[in-house]
Amino acid sequence: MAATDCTIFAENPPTRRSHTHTMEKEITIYDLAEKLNISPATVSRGLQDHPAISKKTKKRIQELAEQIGYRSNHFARNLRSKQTHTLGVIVPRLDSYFVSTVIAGMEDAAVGHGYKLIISQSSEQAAKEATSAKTLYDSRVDGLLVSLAVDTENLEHFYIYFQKKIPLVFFDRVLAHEQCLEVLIDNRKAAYEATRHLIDQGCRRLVHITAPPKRNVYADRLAGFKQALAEAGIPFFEDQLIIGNLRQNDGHKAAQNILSRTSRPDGIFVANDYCAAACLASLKKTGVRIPQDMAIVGFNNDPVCTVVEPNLSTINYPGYEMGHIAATNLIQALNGSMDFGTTNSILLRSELVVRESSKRN
Amino acid sequence: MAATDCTIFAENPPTRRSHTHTMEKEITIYDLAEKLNISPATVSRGLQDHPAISKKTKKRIQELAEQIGYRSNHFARNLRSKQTHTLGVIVPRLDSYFVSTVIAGMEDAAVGHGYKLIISQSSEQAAKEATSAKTLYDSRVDGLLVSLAVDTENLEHFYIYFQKKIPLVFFDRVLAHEQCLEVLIDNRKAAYEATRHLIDQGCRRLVHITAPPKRNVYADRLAGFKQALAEAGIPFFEDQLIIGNLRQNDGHKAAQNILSRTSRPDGIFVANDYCAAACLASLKKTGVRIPQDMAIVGFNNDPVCTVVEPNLSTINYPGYEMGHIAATNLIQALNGSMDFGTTNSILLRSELVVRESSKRN
DNA sequence: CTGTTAGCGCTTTCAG
DNA sequence: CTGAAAGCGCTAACAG
Repeated sequence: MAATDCTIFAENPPTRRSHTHTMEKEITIYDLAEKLNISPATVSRGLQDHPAISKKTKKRIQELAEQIGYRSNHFARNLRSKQTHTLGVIVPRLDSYFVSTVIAGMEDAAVGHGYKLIISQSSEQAAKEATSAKTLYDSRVDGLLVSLAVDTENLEHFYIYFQKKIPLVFFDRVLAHEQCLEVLIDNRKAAYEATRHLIDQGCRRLVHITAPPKRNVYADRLAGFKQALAEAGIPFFEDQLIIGNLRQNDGHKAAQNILSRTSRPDGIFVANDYCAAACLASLKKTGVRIPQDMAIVGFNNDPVCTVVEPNLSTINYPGYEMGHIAATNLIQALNGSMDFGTTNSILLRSELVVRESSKRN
Repeated sequence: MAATDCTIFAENPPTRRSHTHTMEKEITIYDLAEKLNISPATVSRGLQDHPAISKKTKKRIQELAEQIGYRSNHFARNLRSKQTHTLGVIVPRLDSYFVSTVIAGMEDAAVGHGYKLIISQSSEQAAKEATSAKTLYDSRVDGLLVSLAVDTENLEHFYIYFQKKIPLVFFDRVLAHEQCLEVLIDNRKAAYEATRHLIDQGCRRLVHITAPPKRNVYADRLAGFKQALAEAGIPFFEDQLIIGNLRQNDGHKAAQNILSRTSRPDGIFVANDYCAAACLASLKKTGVRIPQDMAIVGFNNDPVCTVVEPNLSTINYPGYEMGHIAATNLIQALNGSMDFGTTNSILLRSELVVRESSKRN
C-alpha cells in the first residue's frame, strides 16, 4: 500500500446509502498497520495486549490508536471470536425499586469486567419472557440473568440456552435446574421471621397478602408464614391468605377485604412493600390504628417504607448485592469452565427491619 | 430427556476453550442455499423480503429457515450493513418510577420497529455520562436517547455523535442543540400551575424545594414558581429556595430547614414526588398539619403520591408517552433523512392532579 | 516477536 | 428473477 495515494475512495459514487452515518471512512487496524509499517495481525495483537508482542510495538500501536481515534469494530470481532461480551437480563418489570437496585449491581459488575447489559422486561408474562429469551438468544448474548415471571411454570423457553451451553443465572424468582446457578435469599426464613415478629408483638389473627404461590418466592414466604403459625400453635386457615398481584392496587383491595371481615385480623404480613404501603394507607383512612389495631410487616425494604406513616417494618432485601453476585458469577462461568461447578445456589442474607408499623410493645 | 442419560457432555475434553459455546455448527444461509439448490444471495434476499424474489422461492426459503431453526448472524449482517438496530439510552438513574415508565415506552416503540435498547445510567454524574456515551458509541448504536445528568453543562461528550451524524434525542433533561430533537413537557407552565394552585388555596408564604437550577427542568420550574408569585404580587426572596438533590433524604433535610424558620411557610412546591413525600412525612412527625398548616404539591405523579397521608397533589408527567415518542422519532430519523427536519422540540402535555395534601378550601 | 493467510456470515453490486 | 464475486474488519493458525 506504500505508493497508493489517498484517493482510493475519493470517487465514491454519491449514492444515498441511507444506512451510513459514516461520511468519512472508519479507521481500521489496516490503517494503523500501514502507518506503523507493520502487519494488521500485529496491530490486532498489540491492541489486545497479547503477550507475544514487544512492549515497544505495543506502545507504538496503542498510542497511535488513541491519537487518531481508532475504535475497534465489535462486529468484525464478534464475527470471528463468537463472543459478544454482552449479558442478557430479563426481569418481570423495571418499575420497582428492588429491580433497579439489582440492575445497578449487575451493571457495576458487568462494566467492571468489560461486559455490557441488555435489559428486557417480561411484564410478568411467561409469553413475553419467552420472546425476550429468543430475542436475546438471537443477539448472541454470552449469558443470561433472569428473574422469572410470576406465571412461568417451566424452563422450556430456555432450552436453546441449555442446548448451546450458554450459562444462565436465575435470581430471586427461580426454578431449579441443574445447569443453572440460582441466587436468592432464604424466603422461607425471612417470612418466618416477619411472621414471628408479628406474633411476638401479640398478634394472633394473622393474614398474609401475597401473589400466587406458584412462584418460589411466594411459596417459600407462605411456608415461612405457616411455620411461624404452627410453632406458635396458631391454626392456619385458607382465608388467612389474600392473593393478588402485590401491586399498589392489590393493597387497596386487600384492605377492603380485611375491613369486610367479621373477625378482623390484628397482624398482616405482606409480601411486598408497595402493596403493604397501599394497604396501610387504605386501612388508616377508615380509622384503623396501625399498629395498635393491626400491625403490618412488608417485604423488600423499599424506600416507600420510610415515607408512609407509621414507617413500615419490613425484610431488608440485598438487591444490589444480589445483582452484583449474580453477574459476577455468570462472568466467571464465562471465563472458566462454562458451568458453575458444584455450586447450584447462592443464598444471600436478609434481615428483619423493625419500624413503627409493627411495634406494639 | 427420554433415553438420554445425563452424561451428554461427560466426555468433554477438559480444554478450556473459553469462547465457544457452540458445539454444533450454526446454520448459515449457505446451508439453506445448499438444501434448496439456490445461491446464498437469493437466500439472503428471500430472508429480507426483497422485492426482486419470486413469492414462491421466498416461501420455500422462509419455511426451511423456520423449520431448521436458522437464525441470522447479527454481526455478519452489521459488519456489512453498518446498522445495529440498537438504540442507546442514557438516564441519570434507573431507580425512579418516572424513568421506568419512560423506558417502558421506549421499549415498546423500539421492539415494534425491530430495534433493541441498550440502557446505561449516569448516576447523575457528567463524567459517567461521558463514559456511557463513549461505550455506546463504540457499540455502534444507531441512535441515542438521553436524559442529562444534573451537572452536565455542555454537550462536548456527544460531539462524536454529531460528527458522525448519529441522531440524538434528548428527553426531559435537555440542552438545546440544533442537530438534536428534544422531547419534554412545559416545566415552566407546570410549575406555574402547581404554585398557582397553592396560592389559590390561600398560601402566601411559599417555598420551593428543588435541585440546582442549572438543568433545564429545574430552571424552568423555578421560573414558573417565580412567575406565579409575581402575578399574585408576592415578592420572591432567595431563602424561598431549598436546593438539594431531590432524593428522599433531601426531603427530610428540607423539613428540618423549614421547621427551623421563624416565619414558617404555608405552602411548599417540591420538584419531585419522592422528596415531597419524605418532606411531608417529616413534617407530620413534628405535628405540622398537612394541608392546614402547610400545603404541599409534588411533581411527577409517582405512585408514592397515593400511599402517603394525605395523598400528594402533583403534576402528572406522561413518562410512557415521552419514552414512546422519543424512540419513535429517533427511529423515524434513522429510516429517513437522518435528521429531524424542522422540528427541534416536542412538547408533551402535563397537568395538575389535585389531592388532599393541598386542598384547603 | 512478527507476518501470511484464511476465513467468520452476510449483503450487494454487477451480470446475466 | 437469480447467481457470482467481492469484501465488511477482525482474529487465529501456522510459519517463520
